[in-house]
Amino acid sequence: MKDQLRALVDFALPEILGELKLGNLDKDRVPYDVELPKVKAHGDLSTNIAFQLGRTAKKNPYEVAVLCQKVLENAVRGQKRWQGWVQGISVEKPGFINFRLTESSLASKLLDIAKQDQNFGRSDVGRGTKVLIEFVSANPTGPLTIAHGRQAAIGDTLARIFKMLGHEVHKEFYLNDSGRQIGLLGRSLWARYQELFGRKAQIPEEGYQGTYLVDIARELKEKKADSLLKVEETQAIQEATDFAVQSILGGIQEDLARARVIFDEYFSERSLYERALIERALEELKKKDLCYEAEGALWFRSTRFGDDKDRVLRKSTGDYTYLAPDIAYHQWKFERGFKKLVNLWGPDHHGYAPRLQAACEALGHSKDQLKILIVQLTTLYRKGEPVRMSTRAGEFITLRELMDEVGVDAARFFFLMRKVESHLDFDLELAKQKSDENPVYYLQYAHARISSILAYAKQGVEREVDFSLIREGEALDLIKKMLQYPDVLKQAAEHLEPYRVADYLRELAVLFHRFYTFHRVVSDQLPLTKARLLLTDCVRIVLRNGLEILGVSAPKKM
RNA sequence: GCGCCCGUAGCUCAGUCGGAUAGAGCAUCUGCCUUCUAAGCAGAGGGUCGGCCGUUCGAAUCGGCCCGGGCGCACCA
Repeated sequence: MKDQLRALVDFALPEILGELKLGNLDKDRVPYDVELPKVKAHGDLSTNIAFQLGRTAKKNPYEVAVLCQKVLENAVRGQKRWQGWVQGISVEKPGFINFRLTESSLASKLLDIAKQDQNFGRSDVGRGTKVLIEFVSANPTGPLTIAHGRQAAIGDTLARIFKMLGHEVHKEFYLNDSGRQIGLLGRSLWARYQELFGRKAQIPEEGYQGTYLVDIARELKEKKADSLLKVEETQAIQEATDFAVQSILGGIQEDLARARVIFDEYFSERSLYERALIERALEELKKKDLCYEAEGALWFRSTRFGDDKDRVLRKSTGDYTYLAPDIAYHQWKFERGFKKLVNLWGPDHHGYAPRLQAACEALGHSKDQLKILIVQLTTLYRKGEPVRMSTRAGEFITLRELMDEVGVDAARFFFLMRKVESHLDFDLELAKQKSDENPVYYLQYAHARISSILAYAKQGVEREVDFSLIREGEALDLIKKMLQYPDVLKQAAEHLEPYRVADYLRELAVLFHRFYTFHRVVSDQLPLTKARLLLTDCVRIVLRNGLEILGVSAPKKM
């Protein structure tokens, strides 16, 4: 719709510039917007071009608008392709030019939606761009929390959006399978394991107290009996560590699968060491003279790229900091051909972003090739009271428990319905409620209602219908809304904001419910029934496609 | 102290690169089921867009200063 108007304005632009005596102005460089008026009375489409031209021509925007109106009207009259499309052009107060489209041209757009079906919304704006989305990346030291759950829902939905726009998308989970935390995990499990044999064992200071390790210890005992007690302790700890990681990762993958999140790759941190990628990355930095030794440590000159202070890469103990493998990892991402990297992180890492971005720049990539999205935390509420949680004491509600309680659909939808960087209040009672207060059910109900109508009609949906029978305001509003769907996906991708899709679907559902209460779809007037069935089916298509993007089911019955 | 985010209706939040009368949902109140799902619809009330100054045809949006809230400032991960 917008593109069509843009074409019309561009067509008329040379003449308008001539009239304004701006003929020397490059017509491709006039900045103007085409938008949908907020107030319905202002028509179907609108442009602000008169303001832009008024500024350069030093003329009153209203006068410019009137002039544009005349030229545009002539263009519409004289050109066949516009005649059936534009019904009228008007000018409003400060200088807006508004367009009203013909009903039949709107209604006939239903054909496009019906034909494209599950491809409606698809485009190729991202063709040829490889995108890597890294998210969740939880340490395999415990079950996934609701914070991970939100990241999972957001990252996965972003991936689905990018795919619809033609990007080649890779979903990756960075697996921290080496380092201090993993060591602590192994020793904690070792302690739990020994307890099962009546030995007195101490969970290390800062170790993992959570009772889930008791369960894993039981599994370990079942598999290995008492064999770990008979070997050297270092070997026993190594075995316990591997077992713990494998077991916990298995649980993580199960939870993610249930949340409908399937990763393309679990990228092992250990493999960075095995492939000597860290040394290579550091060599490259050294070659560019971006490293120096001081106080026994190796430093990265991140301040050259806008960071507050230089950062240590290798400690005086000889161990790498977390930054070194991370730099190697991101370099490796680029080397695999990805042009666009998106990372989802928790708010506790937000201070870490500048130094990683500095590193990417240092390695010759542009700063905006790496987008770091900080996913804000979620607070659970039960009966208006926040649910207290403490990770350290091992008391938290896991993603699994959340899904058990409210279901996957509600969990995903709630995680997605706010802006990524906004704190999320998650009301457990509301998410469980099967009522009008629950936004998930509202959407799903619209889909179920449509399915029910289509079943009741006992006749297939035909595409050859009399479009002139679709003329009610409620129907035309619905069509206009549906036609926005491809744009919504593009904007959600551009701004990395999946909530826009959720919001849009709610608006679409509102319009459908309204149409439904005012107009019968199935009646004894056959041509009208056919036209409305097509309309209804198109709403079903858009709702289903949108819910698919969110990873929420589209039930036929409720 | 420095840096980042936030402040919009009673509550939770939208508000597209600066646009027209600032919008939803929940909550409150009033109506609507003999016909395709009332898990629905229609309507009402509710606002100093934290404050002040500036930029311009036009500011919730951009800039500056202040007030209030959150977070980050490791040879931790």
